[in-house]
Amino acid sequence: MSIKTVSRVVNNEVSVSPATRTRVKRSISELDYVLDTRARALKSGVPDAVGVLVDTIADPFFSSLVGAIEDRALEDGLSVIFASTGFDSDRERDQLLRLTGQRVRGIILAPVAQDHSYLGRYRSTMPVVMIDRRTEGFDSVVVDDEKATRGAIEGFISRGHTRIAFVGRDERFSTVIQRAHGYDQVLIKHNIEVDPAMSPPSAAETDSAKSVTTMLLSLPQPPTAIFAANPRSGMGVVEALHGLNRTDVALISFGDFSLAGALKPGVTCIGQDPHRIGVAALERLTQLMDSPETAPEEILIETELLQRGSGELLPPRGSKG
Amino acid sequence: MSIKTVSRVVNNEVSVSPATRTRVKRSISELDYVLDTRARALKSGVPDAVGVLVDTIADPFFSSLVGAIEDRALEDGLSVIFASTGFDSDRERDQLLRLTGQRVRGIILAPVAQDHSYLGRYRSTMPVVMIDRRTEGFDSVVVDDEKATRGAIEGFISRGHTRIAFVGRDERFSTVIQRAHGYDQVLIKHNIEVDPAMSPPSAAETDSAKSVTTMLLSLPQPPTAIFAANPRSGMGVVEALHGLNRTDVALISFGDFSLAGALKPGVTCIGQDPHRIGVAALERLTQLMDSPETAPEEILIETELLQRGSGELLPPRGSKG
DNA sequence: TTGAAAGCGCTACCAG
DNA sequence: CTGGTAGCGCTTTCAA
Repeated sequence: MSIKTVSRVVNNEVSVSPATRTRVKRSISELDYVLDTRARALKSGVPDAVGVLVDTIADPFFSSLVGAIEDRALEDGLSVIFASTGFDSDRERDQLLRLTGQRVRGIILAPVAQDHSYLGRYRSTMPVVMIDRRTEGFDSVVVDDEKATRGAIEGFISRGHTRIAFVGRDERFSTVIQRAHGYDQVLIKHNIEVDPAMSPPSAAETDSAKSVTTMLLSLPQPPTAIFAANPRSGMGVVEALHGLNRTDVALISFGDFSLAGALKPGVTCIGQDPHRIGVAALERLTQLMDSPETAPEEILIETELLQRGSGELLPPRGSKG
Repeated sequence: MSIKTVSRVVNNEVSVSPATRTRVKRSISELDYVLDTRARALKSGVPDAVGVLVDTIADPFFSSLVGAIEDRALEDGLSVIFASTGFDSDRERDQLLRLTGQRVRGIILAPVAQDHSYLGRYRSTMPVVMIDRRTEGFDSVVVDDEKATRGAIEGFISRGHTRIAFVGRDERFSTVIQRAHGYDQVLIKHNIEVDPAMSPPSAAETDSAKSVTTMLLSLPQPPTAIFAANPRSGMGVVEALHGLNRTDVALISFGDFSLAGALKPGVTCIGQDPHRIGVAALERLTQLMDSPETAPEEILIETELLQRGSGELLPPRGSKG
């Protein structure tokens, strides 16, 4: 019984006599033998893991996403090597190099850095699919930030709002920039003044959203509706609104968050399905692993407006508009 | 310039002349050479990854935990191979075998199955540290569920509550069983009847907690205080309480959740710090990797009562008690 | 300071 | 149906 025969049994190859097969299998379980998949990958040249690199796993959006990727990867017998960038370009680069060193089969990345040209040399053997944010020249799985935002703002306007604030205008996130752009577009289209005071620059984080909201409501002409640029901002706006007993102010948040439906009124959110995004990214990655020469593609995942009450509030009577 | 010299440069070994070193480094960057860490691990026998296996990454507790582990692992130059059990014993076993096949250096596991004896053979080379739930014969990093719960229930009683409900009594989770045990203990100690109607068995999930709460409040003698067995239950109780406008009912939830502080009243939670748990687990794992023969240890992480209002509510006047 | 050779555990290729 | 041999990319040991 040679080493090669064992290999054949382990890989379920056909040309092994039933008797030998049984004998090998018995030894395997007696010895608790476990095949070393790294050595297999080293020899065969086909890695058995994919790398996933996101901002931070503490973000519910990304944690759901990673969960979906893992489930899908398991079906293909792939392991998931997880890493995070912490929003830091240098760290992103380090992590990318580490993943390269692990010879992962491909990488799913939420990009932070602007320039990913240094990935070029590896892309033929190790494809990269961007998620959440697109990058020129790479495949990406994203949602239409601008369009979804336009829809939300149009909704406000159709209900009579004209003082509409945008909270969380954070220039560091390309997604947020696009959402802000959508917001601007719609106001202009409806001949509503784009008042900078209504969309002050600020970090798209819970705390700053909270203070920005408080500030907005103390303005001489406060907003009657607020659009939150991302879930963290949304939660901050909620905290402020509830703290000030101003739940009469309309609110739509980009990105769902837990308990959004439990609040009164329920918080209307633009939902992006992390599960679909994750699965689409991994499937695209699999395609690229099979045919690396495919031209980069942008895969759009539909968003859904989760109407729960806060987004459907009308402006108070007598408010200008 | 031999392959060995390159190896020396890559590993920052001393015995290389500066000139050679420079020359090698230049070639490395010109060729975009990246060391294959799998091959290195194969040869050296020292794996460069740890495995993390939790229920589901979608749970904020675990996602924070995994994030903390990853940060800490990065400091040691370790990669994190992530996997989830989905609460399923068979899947747990499969995943564990997969991680073994990857020859990870050690595993951090939130155990689901009762019997982990099949890990025995590997433990000498691949230590295992349990998190969240303890397992006989294994190292574990946990919180004192019973004690923390006792403290919360004592708090209710000291404020005059006698009708105290326990929502989310789910026999599948050993942690929840211990919390329920702590609850029982305190009631008995204070000669309060342990009414089964006040702690009905149910899944420790948001939806069932919501319906159980609704049911409890419709009882002839409804509870004046509720203890939620875990964050998901806590959110369910919140949804019910807010839906029924019964925010006068006191509530303490085991495990913090987002927006808990934004609600009115803020939800008092027993906070368990996922960051500390994760770091402690990885550090213990590192110890075990160095000295595998150490006797199993139980590491207790302190909890913190986050008083935000809901846990400090008094029973209504005239309520019996 | 540098290099040659062996071998980690596996599979591809070719023989028997 | 079964087995030997070579070699994946690296490090270790010993020698120059």
